[in-house]
Amino acid sequence: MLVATTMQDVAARAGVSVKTVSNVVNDHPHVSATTRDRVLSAIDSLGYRMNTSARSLRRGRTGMLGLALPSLSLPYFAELADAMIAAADRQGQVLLIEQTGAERAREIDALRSVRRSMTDGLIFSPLALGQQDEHLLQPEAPLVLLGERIFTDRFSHVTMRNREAARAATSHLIARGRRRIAVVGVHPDEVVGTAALRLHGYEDALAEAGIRADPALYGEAGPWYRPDGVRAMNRILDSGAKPDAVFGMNDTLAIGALHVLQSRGYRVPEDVAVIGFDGIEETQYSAPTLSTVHIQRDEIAATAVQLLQQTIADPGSQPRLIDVGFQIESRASTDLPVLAPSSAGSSPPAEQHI
Amino acid sequence: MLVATTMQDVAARAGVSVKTVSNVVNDHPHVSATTRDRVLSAIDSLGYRMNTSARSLRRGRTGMLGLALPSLSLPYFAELADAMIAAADRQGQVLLIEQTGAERAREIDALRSVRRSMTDGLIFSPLALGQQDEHLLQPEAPLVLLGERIFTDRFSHVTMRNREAARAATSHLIARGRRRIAVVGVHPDEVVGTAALRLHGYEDALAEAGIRADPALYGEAGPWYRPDGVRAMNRILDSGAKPDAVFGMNDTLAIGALHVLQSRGYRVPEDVAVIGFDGIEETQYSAPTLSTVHIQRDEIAATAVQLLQQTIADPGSQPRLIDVGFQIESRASTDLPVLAPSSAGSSPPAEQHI
DNA sequence: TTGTAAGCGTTATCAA
DNA sequence: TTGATAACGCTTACAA
Repeated sequence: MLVATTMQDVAARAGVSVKTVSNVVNDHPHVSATTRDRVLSAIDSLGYRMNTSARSLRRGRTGMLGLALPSLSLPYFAELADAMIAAADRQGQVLLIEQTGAERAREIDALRSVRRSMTDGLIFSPLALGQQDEHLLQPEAPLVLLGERIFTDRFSHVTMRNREAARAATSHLIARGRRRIAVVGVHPDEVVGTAALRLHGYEDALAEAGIRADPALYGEAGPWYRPDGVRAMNRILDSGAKPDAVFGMNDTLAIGALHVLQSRGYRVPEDVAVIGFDGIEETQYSAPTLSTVHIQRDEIAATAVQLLQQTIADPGSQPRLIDVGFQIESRASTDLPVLAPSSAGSSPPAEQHI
Repeated sequence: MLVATTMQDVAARAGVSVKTVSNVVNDHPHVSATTRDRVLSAIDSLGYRMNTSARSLRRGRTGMLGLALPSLSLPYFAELADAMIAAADRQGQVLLIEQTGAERAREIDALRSVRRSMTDGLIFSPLALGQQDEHLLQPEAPLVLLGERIFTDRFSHVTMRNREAARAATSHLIARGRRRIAVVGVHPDEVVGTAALRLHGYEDALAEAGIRADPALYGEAGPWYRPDGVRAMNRILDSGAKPDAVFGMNDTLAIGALHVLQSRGYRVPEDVAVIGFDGIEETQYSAPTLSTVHIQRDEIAATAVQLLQQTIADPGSQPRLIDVGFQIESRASTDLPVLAPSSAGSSPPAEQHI
């Protein structure tokens, strides 16, 4: 078949007009059963397939949603992308993934990339952009942000209670007798981002337990890949600090820290307990298995897709801020006797209007 | 900006025709510097953005390539997708990812999904389709297959020497004194797929060393996720077999097996050595770190994109079969004294014409 | 070197 | 309930 068959061909074959074919294909009402059958069998026998470029041009919609994330090589984002593709699919939408490498320039590019004209809207997970970049957020298409409301009230956000969750994770360690808790993934200059919030949650838990925060236990890490966890943990240990626990701001950092601890002869959890954040699958298979704060990725995905579709349908609608729930998964890396009952645990989903 | 600005608007602003604007936008030759500048500044001041639907409709090309893979939750495919997006990007193409779940029905769907009419061609990694499905492979668009040439000579393939690589991995264990080597990920009824080839390679190595294959050491696993490795390893151990090594047909299976072995009190590598296949990042951070057969994902990605673009440009061109190289990464999970020098190691890329 | 105009395949407006 | 026809925004012969 050298040249594609068009609605014209189908219409000719079925003895109807193109409009009727269009009506059938789009499930419009007011099509008699007989003509529908005739059209459908014509479509079948000709092997007709809709030309989506023509449809998109005419409709002014592509039927595609963009997802801009740091990298699919980060397990959390790979698993999130999986859920996001599925969620979009359930809504009859196609998801187009774009990687930013968590680099500021590429995150800015994502807002104006060629993919924007291929998609009806964007779900954006910025990591490098900060408060000072607010003015750059002038998307050409509807936008939903993933992660903290660090920029603006102008767009809908899907996020979680990072501060509470980090506090719960840290309390989980404190309840098991740990006092010298290192934290890995700190962004020193950040004020309102995910790293800052999780650090605040960590500090909340320490304060609540009357533990003084120790700067020697703060492990900085710009990106949050495994090697960054390795470097940060090594720096902490090299400085002579003697942590009895580690809170990784995400699971890959925690995996990196775990790797370093074991390489240097520490037993986990006996000498040093470790907890991560995100709940990627890898945490169920590491040795020891890794305790973590599990985030509902499916819920994030479904919510983000739904919010974006609302924004596309009604660009003037009120931006919304939706929190998804979390849950502490206690595994072998923190399997220690609990000294006192801990209240912190999980939270249900919640919405608050901006 | 309620209504999008078009080339018409730009042309009017610059005082030229749409053809000239088009010439500038598409970097056509024969455009004077002055008009180019006028057009560019008009584009700038109007904030003009190309309408890709209109371009695609007119050109008959979307500029998008499809990638159908089992799931982004499988680390190997997530890392491959990362490389593939980057490779397509370098060619000025946009990559559209589609998940099949490695289910036969969805793999068949992928060939005719709505995404096919959004893309100029498809890079397809089938896992569930077998020889008997050859006749279903009648794509509507150019196609490049990833993995073994299990179906047909009609399409270009990018693959690796699975049999040789599996033989090398198994020999790696044998060279370290292991004789009772379990293999995890077997597909019993498969004849020509990846699982069959890797099993053949395993058996080649055993035969070469004069070791008799033992069915009790064959661990079946349909999909190749971590839990499948857990189940297969448990079955082998429950049956009373006493392996002294495990060859995982991919890294996630090996991670699952490793997890079971450690949970059941085996020391790795002292009691049981483990080697995987793929070279995902996780293998560098597991405890112990996992030996594996590293596949050059970047090379697969670049090659597949290039082959697909050739096929799109010239649909009548000769299908090609390209092997990418592999390398045994020896890590802690097989860190044992080597009894005799082993020849098997790595292989350079190679091409053979079909 | 630049302009004119036709047409890509679909949907939408109106009329029949 | 169906049909004719005009867009949608771009590229590309062909003309100038």
